[in-house]
Amino acid sequence: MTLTKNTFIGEYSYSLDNKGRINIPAKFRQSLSEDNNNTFVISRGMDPCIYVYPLIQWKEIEENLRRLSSLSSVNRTFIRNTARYATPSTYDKQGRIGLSPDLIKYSKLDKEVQIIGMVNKMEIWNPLQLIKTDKNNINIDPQAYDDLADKITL
Amino acid sequence: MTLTKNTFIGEYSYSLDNKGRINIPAKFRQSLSEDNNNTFVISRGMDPCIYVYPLIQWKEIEENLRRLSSLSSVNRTFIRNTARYATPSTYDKQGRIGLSPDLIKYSKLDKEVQIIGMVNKMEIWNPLQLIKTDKNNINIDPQAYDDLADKITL
DNA sequence: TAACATTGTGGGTAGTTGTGGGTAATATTT
DNA sequence: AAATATTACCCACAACTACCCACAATGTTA
Repeated sequence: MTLTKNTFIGEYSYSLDNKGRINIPAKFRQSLSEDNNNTFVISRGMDPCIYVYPLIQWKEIEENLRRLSSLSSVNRTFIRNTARYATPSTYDKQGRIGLSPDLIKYSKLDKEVQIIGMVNKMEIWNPLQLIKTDKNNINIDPQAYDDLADKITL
Repeated sequence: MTLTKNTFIGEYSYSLDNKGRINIPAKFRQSLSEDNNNTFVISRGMDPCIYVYPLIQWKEIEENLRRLSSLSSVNRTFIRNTARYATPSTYDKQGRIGLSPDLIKYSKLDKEVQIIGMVNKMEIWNPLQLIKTDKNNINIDPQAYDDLADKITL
């Protein structure tokens, strides 16, 4: 059963091969709408992980960046930091995408890899980094969490 | 896979040869639409780097400059500084463009060179200058940066 | 339960890409 | 006009990447 298009939930374990390739879960591939041309845009995450956007999702981000005037130095910095680590990547006939050495280094990926559905995108993690990040987040500000609870119904 | 035409993202390392030539990333060349005639307009950046616009994109900038009244001295200065350093440059069969000694000096380029996709244009940097600029930008107004981040969902 | 399809993983091969340098055409200076 | 510098065009090659085939494990269907 396919849910809403271009939407990803769930967690999967895969392995990074020695050519730097990683499989995209079949369910996630099936969720992609046709106009994505089997293509994702991969980039550095805010956490030590890799973000994987469906192409059309990324295009929206791009449109917003395009509207920012380069006369402002804040804008230039924002565009640079957002665009510079992003690369389009089409998956091969086996359903894999290639990760650049830079991204692998940034997210400290080893052979074992975890892919997490994040609704509008997915995240690729080294499981050990994920545990570490989870631990840090236990000490999150409870007030901030409550504020969120007001905005969303679970 | 080709993304939106005349759009550039990602970061690449290249080397400036002793003839002052530099390679344009293959992905960026493929992104160029036909009506650009394999031509870019290169100019001084706002930061200590070189801007490289697709010809089509530059023509839009020219149109905008044309609309600015020369009655205002701010406008005159802006138009002068934008126009005076710009040169069209077609890439050769190997995909390289030549940089003028003036531009190389302005951006303090050495052999090692970094090219960054900035959505509607690209930037050519000396990696050391880029690091320096990044460091300065840490002191950027965080409020302004957050305001931006609010407008764009990453 | 047997036949078949799908999925995740490994690896070989051919074409592409980045880089260096030679040679000819053009421009600039003397 | 000759000498020199500058630019454009071409060839060569190593490194890398995209594409293809293979296969084992798992899931699905008859």
